[in-house]
Amino acid sequence: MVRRTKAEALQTRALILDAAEQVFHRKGVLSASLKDIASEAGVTRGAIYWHFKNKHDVFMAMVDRSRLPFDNLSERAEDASEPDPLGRLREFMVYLLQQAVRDSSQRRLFEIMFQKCEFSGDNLDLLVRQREVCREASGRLARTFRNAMDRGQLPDTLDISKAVTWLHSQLTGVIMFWLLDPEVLDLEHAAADFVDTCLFALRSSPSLRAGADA
Amino acid sequence: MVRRTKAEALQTRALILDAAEQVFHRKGVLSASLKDIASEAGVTRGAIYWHFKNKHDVFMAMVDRSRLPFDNLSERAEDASEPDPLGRLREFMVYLLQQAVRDSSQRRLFEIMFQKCEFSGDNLDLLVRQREVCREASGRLARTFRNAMDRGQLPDTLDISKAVTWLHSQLTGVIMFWLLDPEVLDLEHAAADFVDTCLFALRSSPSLRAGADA
DNA sequence: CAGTATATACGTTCAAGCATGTATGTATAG
DNA sequence: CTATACATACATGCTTGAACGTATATACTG
Repeated sequence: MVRRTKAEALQTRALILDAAEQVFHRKGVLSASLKDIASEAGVTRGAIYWHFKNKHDVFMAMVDRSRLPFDNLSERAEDASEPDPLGRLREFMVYLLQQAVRDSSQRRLFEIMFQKCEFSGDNLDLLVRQREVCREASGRLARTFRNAMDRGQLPDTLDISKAVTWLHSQLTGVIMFWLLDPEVLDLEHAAADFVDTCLFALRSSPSLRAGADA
Repeated sequence: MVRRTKAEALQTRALILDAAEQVFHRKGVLSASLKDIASEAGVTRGAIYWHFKNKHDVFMAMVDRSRLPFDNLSERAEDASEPDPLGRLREFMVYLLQQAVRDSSQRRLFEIMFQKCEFSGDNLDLLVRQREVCREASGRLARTFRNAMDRGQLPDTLDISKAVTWLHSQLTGVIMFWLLDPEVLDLEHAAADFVDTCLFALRSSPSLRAGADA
């Protein structure tokens, strides 16, 4: 039982990442030891150290693997030729929230990032990356809003910067709220309503229009 | 330099908690050792073990000390005799957000809870407590909404449960968003606008009315 | 009020357990 | 035959919890 083929080695690597996801979720990223992950994966620490530099490297690989789906937002909603950008945005947001409920791996990822992870020491660069991912998503949101404004789906007096911040806060907020107490919110069914409330405010709220300070 | 008076002992205890706040914020709750906290406080681990059972006990005491200001919400807004419950609620929300910016200790607490803490193992009971605190706050919010509806400040068709979930998500969402990237959001100045947007949606959004499913 | 006893508020020391990283072994795929 | 894909063994450092020491505040006693 040594020296697997390249394909088997890749499988082992994936197995380790699967195990890491489970163990990180169960015990927390810092509390989890490589020994825990190894035995969960049915290998020894040696295997982990062969595929990864250290625990932080495992963690980063696990995060990278399942690209948080914020990226997909870009696909169509921000395309200038899309006739219904707001509709695509709505689709995406509902999908994102429902996916958090349906895809248990996705949900675990969210719980790890929000509840089972200390952003300090080695993990500080993850916080930096989260910030970058967040800014990119904000950029896509801004372009989507611009398209929607051009097509008359949003008021042309909308303060895009405010609107982006506001909508972004919404999404992270529900997810956090739901993760903290899943029983009080049936997110899968409430997703559409929630998103609609967000979009309604974007269209109608005077405080999201430009020029309303002090 | 031993056997201080009772007053001095209490002072030492507070010193340890201050130090813990700093160290937890800097290194993360799990990564911080009692030695770190001790040297930050200018005492030895012996002093900490005298006042507290272990690190988790220190952490809990630190959290308990600065009651997260969610509690204050109850004071006036949910009082049935208050003529302007929505106004009080607005005041409170703006205050909460601005306090997160102005009071550095409060901000550190938020950052510790949101970014520097693994809710696993010993800390799992903290998650449970957070859930309870959250539910209590939701109850207060619901009563406040009820009062506002009775006084005509909110539509009487408002789905209170949805509204509570929604508003609660808002608040946690902005705070998280701001903590992640403080530079892109001047929360202190944006607080009022943000809250107004929330309240506007409460008053006007059709998707927060009762009976809008499937 | 003086003297004594004792609990208090720490500082210091020590043993033990882990987790980590590395070094080394090893069997097989290529 | 050699590099690969692991398993095993080992050395190190750090943290914890508890034991132990100790000097003083405070309570008690006469």
